[in-house]
Amino acid sequence: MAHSGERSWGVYVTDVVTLKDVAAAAGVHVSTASRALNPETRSVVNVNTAGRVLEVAERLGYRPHPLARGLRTNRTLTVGMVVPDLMNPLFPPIYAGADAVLGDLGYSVLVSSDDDDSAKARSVIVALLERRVDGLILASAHCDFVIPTRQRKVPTVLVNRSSASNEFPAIVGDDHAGIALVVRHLISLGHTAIAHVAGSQDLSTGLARRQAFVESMNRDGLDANPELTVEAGAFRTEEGRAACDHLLDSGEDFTAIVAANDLIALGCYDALAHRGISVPGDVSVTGYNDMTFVDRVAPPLTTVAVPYQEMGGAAARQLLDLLAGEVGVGPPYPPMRLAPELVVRESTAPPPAS
Amino acid sequence: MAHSGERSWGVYVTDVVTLKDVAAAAGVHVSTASRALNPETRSVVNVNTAGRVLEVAERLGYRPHPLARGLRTNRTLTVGMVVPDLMNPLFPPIYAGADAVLGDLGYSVLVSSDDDDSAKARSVIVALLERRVDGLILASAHCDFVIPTRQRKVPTVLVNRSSASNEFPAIVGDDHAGIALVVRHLISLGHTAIAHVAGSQDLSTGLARRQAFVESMNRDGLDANPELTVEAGAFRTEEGRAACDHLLDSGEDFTAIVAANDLIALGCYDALAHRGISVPGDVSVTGYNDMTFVDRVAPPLTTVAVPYQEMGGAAARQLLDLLAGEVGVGPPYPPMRLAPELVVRESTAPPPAS
DNA sequence: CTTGGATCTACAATCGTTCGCAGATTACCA
DNA sequence: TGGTAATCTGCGAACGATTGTAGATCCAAG
Repeated sequence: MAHSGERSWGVYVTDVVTLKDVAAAAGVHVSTASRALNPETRSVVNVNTAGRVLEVAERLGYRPHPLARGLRTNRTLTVGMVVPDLMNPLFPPIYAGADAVLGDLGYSVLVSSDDDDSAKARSVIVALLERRVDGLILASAHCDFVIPTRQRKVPTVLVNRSSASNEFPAIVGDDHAGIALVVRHLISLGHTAIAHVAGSQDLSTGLARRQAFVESMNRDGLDANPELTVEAGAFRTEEGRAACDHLLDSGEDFTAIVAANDLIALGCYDALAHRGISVPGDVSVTGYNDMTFVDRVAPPLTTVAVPYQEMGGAAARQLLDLLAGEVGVGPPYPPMRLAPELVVRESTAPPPAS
Repeated sequence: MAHSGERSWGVYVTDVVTLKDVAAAAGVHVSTASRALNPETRSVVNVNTAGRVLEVAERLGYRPHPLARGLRTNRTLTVGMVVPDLMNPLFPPIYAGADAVLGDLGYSVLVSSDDDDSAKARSVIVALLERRVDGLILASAHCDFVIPTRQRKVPTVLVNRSSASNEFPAIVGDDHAGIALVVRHLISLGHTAIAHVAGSQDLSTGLARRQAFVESMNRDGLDANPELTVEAGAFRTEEGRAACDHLLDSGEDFTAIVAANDLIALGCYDALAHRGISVPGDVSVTGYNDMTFVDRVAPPLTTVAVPYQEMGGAAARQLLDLLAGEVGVGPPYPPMRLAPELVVRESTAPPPAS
């Protein structure tokens, strides 16, 4: 059934070449062909026959049927990835990083967005599990409730977030280090009254960055005035603007704002501009993430670049370890923190002389 | 093997519930259970037994094994999607649009980037085909050579690009309409000397927008001066800047630039700013695509919003038609063009009085 | 010449479905 | 009551691979 193929790409590409065809063409039983093709078991078959099978398989352009193989071995060579929203420019790099390292080993990555909705998170995870993914990479915040239940034996790693219990390996950006970078940068410019517009405290990053902020301030001898920290409901521009408005309404004095991410920083831009306060003339503003184009807003934003692609790659490697059955270490897994980088642009300057 | 499961999520989730388990619990043969579960064949089984099987399946939390099913039916409920670069903010919306409509029908979408490299394009397509995807959605330009060869019977649709031969259904933005919108906008502002910084002419969008530009100019009674059209090597900021420099060096007079996309427009910003030419005071600039944040650059960019998400959705629906075996129409397929929208911001203004 | 152990290969079961076919049951009508 | 059609269900063979086990072959030693 699988001969007389069209000649293309330098090999005989036929309709569908099955193992049976290879075995027949090589004059051996299909089980022998199977063993010859599998590097693990190749040693058990005569070196000549193995060579013959290999050569025939190559010539016929044999490719194992992933479904048949998976059905038997109970592995799909597929991993699932859940992100809050693929349209958020944060996540494509994470995906790309993971896909690069997994793709090399023959794995495919199935991405799903949960739209920041835990019901949807539940359903996409279930869908992935039903597809029998070999592992899971979760970049979404809304997986806490859903994981422990169905999560029996499917290797899972977290990326860009961690779980309180350290139940799963997690790859995160080092928010402490990143916030410390901007705080120190501002201090070195001469700022002392520094405000923080925090992100949602329900998210591990929002929480971590806030803690990092007060610790950095304290460590450097400046008391973090609690009045100077406000919380934006979400990591978005509008919420950042609202929070910054709150801050301004409070009447507290400050000369710099550390925003929990770039979008919130842009929201601060809006709030400040609306009151005629100049950036960085009157107050300096910093962001976090170094999103695309924040180098082109007015003024270009001083921010912290996070190695998202590397994070994705590291998460993938971590998952591969789990898949390989590296039972060496079990939970708890201390999160792996990747170092961010300060990117100084024009939204920060020395405080006004006053 | 599949009883005594942990109670969770309101149903008995057991290790793995197989059809055999359901059949046994319902007291019928597995083939009967299969037929009862399949809406297509349900009519052939007694309504009582069918109900019983359904109920038992629900109670046990039975989910068909996709690999087993696929092996038998030769369908994976998976479609492959190839994009040039997922990190380009253009493509996530396309993916999201497609995933939304395909996901509802139980399909999963496997994305791959080809990094604008046709060798890589070839390999990712082969990889997808080896995974036995049921269909292909190609948003990448580098698939022309590779498609006809291996492309035997796998339904394929193009999105955001078309092929000269119209061999495949294609969903594209209506570049003619979009360019006409900006040209007309500029003309209505009083511009007559309008330049075009085209994108790569190897890409269908680059070509189409250039043609659209000259046609729009002609239609509106302005001759498109060939000297006022330059080509950027790629759809990127640096190339846009270089091309704009060329234009400025040529000594030709113009008061407005229609850029082939937003990145090229930003490159024009750079080139103009470097020579002290103000936007929009001296020359107006328009982009294309309405990428994230171009509303926040200085000055906010007048551009054309393309409904990428809808394009992804339309491509998916088109693919579903193909999969359903709608043999009604064969090739050639005239491309389906989705209407874009003009977004007027602050990079366009009447020409200087001079 | 027999026996024991290597070394290699073939047989067949299995993974969880789907589906053609045949057999069983019931119903209906002459 | 017997025959035929209609309706339902069970049997078993696929789909394409992996893998435990048994048998074949060969060589060397007793």
